[in-house]
Amino acid sequence: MATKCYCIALRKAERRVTSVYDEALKPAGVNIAQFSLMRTIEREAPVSLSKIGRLAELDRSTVGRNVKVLERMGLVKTLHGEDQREAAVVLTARGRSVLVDGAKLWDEAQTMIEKRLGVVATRQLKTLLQTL
Amino acid sequence: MATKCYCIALRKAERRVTSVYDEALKPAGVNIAQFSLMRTIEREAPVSLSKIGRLAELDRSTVGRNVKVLERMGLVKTLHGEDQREAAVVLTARGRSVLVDGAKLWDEAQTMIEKRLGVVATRQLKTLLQTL
DNA sequence: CCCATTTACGGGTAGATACCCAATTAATGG
DNA sequence: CCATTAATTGGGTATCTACCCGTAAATGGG
Repeated sequence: MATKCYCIALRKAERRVTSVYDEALKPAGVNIAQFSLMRTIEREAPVSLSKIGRLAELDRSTVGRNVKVLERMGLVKTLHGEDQREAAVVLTARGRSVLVDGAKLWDEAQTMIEKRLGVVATRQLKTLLQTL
Repeated sequence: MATKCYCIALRKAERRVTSVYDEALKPAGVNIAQFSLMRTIEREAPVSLSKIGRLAELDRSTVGRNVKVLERMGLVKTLHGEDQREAAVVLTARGRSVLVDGAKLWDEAQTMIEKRLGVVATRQLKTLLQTL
C-alpha cells in the first residue's frame, strides 16, 4: 500500500493521472502529452523546438520526436524562418480543431481530479508540484 | 510558471524528482525504476512477472521488458517453478550487492526531497499521492 | 476425463523520454 | 572579414511504458 519512496509514489500517481487524462482525451484522438505540446505550440507559434523544450521542461530531442509524431498525424507542421537552424512549428487547421474538441474533454479531466481531491487537497497539490 | 493542468504539473514534477533519484543512484549503476523493481523482487522472490506487475502497478509486458534489462545487467535471473507458465524471478549476488550500495544512495535522495519540502509538505505529499 | 475459460508470457508496435555526437548556421570578437 | 564560439537540429542508442495478439499452461464444470 504505502510506498515509502516518494519517487515511486510520484511515478505511480503520474501513471494513474495520465491515464485519466488520456482516457478523457481519447475522443479527440490525442493523449495528454500531445495535447499539452499542441497547446504550447498554439500559444507560441511559430516556435522553435528548443523553445518548446525550455517551456515544457523537456529535452530538445524529445520535443523533436514528439513533434514528428504530431506532424505524421497532420496536426502541426514545420516551417522555416530567417534563422535557417530553427524550425518554426505551427498548428494546422486540423490541429486547431483538435484543440477545440480537446478543451472540453480536458476540462472534464481537470474537474475529475478536483473532485477526487477536494478543494483543500487540490490547493496543496498545486503548491507541492511547484515546489518539487 | 503555473501550469494549470494538474497532469502536466505532475509529469514535470515526476521528471524532476526522478532525475534526482537517478542521479543519486548513479554510483550503484541503476536508475530508480530499476532499483524499485529490484526491491520488489528481493521482497517477493521468487516472483512471477504478473505479480510484480500487480504490486508495482505496471503492465506485465512492461515488467517483462524491464526485467530483461536487469537480466542483461546480471542483476536478476529467471528460474521456473511448478507452474510452467510462470517465471520465478530472483536476485543474483550482484543484484543483492547493488541493493546494498543503492540503499544508502536512495536514503540520500529521500532526505533531499524531505528537506526540499519540509515536514508538513512531506506529509501532505504522502497523503496526496495515495489519493491520486 | 474433456473442453471452455482463465492465467502467464513473449513479441510486435508505438509513444515519451533522455543523453551523446555530428552537422549546419548564426553570432561575436579580433 | 575570418576564426572561434554558441545555438539549433537530427540521428543513434537506450529506458520505461502500454496495448494488442498469439501461444501455452492451469483450472474448473459437466
